[in-house]
Amino acid sequence: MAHKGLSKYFRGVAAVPKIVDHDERRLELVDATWRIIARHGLESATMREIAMEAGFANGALKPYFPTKDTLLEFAFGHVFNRTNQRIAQVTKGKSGVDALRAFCLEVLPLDEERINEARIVIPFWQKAVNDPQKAAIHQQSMDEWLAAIRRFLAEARDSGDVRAAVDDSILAGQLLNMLLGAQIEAALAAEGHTDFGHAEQLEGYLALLGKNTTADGRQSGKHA
Amino acid sequence: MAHKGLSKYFRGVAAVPKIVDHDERRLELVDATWRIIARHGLESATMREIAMEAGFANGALKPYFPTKDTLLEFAFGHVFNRTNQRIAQVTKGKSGVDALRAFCLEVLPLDEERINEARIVIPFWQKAVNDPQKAAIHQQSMDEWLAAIRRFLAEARDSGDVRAAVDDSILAGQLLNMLLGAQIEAALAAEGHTDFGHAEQLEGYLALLGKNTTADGRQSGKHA
DNA sequence: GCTTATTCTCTACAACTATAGAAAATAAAC
DNA sequence: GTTTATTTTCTATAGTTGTAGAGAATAAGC
Repeated sequence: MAHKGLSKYFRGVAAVPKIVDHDERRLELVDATWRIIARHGLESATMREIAMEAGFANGALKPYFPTKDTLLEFAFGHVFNRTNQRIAQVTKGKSGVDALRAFCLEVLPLDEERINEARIVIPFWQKAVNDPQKAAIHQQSMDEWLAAIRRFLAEARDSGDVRAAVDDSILAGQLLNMLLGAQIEAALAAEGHTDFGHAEQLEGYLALLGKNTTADGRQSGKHA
Repeated sequence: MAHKGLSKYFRGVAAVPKIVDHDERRLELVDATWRIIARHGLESATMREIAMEAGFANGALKPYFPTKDTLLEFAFGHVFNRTNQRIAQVTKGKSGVDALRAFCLEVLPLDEERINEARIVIPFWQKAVNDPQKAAIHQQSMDEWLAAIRRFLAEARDSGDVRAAVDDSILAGQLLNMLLGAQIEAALAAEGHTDFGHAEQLEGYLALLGKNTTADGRQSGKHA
């Protein structure tokens, strides 16, 4: 990833060292890109707008991202990176239903920050529909998510928290699609709207997986 | 919606009658737009490309759609119209779980045609994220879908097919998000990939709503 | 054939885009 | 201050876009 990184060490004289950390600068530019897309949409994310948002003039992005597509792909990829990092944090030390709940609560667009991420991921999906390389970025994270969900489900079955007579792979697919659909609902809602009942939907789903409903309609938990 | 529709009747002499049905022509243009978007994405859907796909030259769309945005909004709205029409057909005469199943099977991207519709609706969502008028088109259909799902659920509870101890509004939200998420999975997959297990996910979900899981893990149906 | 309303083609244009690259500005080392 | 590598600005360019509108082509009624 290092760009022109070591040239100074190959010179005879001690030359002027690098001023800006290129990797860090790339992240700043990605951040500016996110802000533009979240605020005004992908069509407003022109090289000029992004440069201005980051505090630079038109051509300043060139040394860090050779083309716009490079920038966008890097920016989109970083949304997943960030989410995956947060997932690792909140699921650390947890297992079973606890881990599954933490995972979903982290992916769901429950606050302004993650609603903005939903507003970024939808333009990404739109690009990915006709760009296999971008679709692969999406697919890789989805495969990881599915594997994580299945692992949590298996643990939850061991502890008796999940007892549904449905295959775990099918349950994982259901849950993943629910999480993705929630992004759409949140991203399309009017600004300021932040509560979509997604947390309740999650609890309801977890209840479906673990609890029984008796013939007369009374609910019973795992110790019933 | 009629455009220049009645001018001939306001003349003294019997003038030349309309040659083309404007409403029908608009549908042809929408169809061409769909084909372009499904095949090469929203960015390729230029006025020139659309006109050519429909068999016309550049300026020929003008009399039928004054602007590109008019055309796109009409095209996107018609995806929902078509889906809603199909929904009405397949749910007619049904109720409860049967109607719910038919509804979902019609919305899910289970064949090439509906996968193409998923490839159209994602660009629409991307536009709707920053266009309240388009978002409203989406929201109206979603409100209708939610109402339909709740109605089917209520019927299914009456007949005993649904006995989950979770509020129907929450269940409806879960199911709707699953349906939307399925569109994303299907649209981003490589061409030719048509089986995503969505039908199995639906059956699994319906099973969660109705069947019990006893403490020792044995599954029991509604007559248990 | 002619007339007339309608439809379509084609050219034109102004705005905007990503990108390239020369020139200026900058900041460290001496 | 001077030098030098780096960074940034700024201008230029080639391409594409939506839109406008004049003119040609078309088709029906006479």
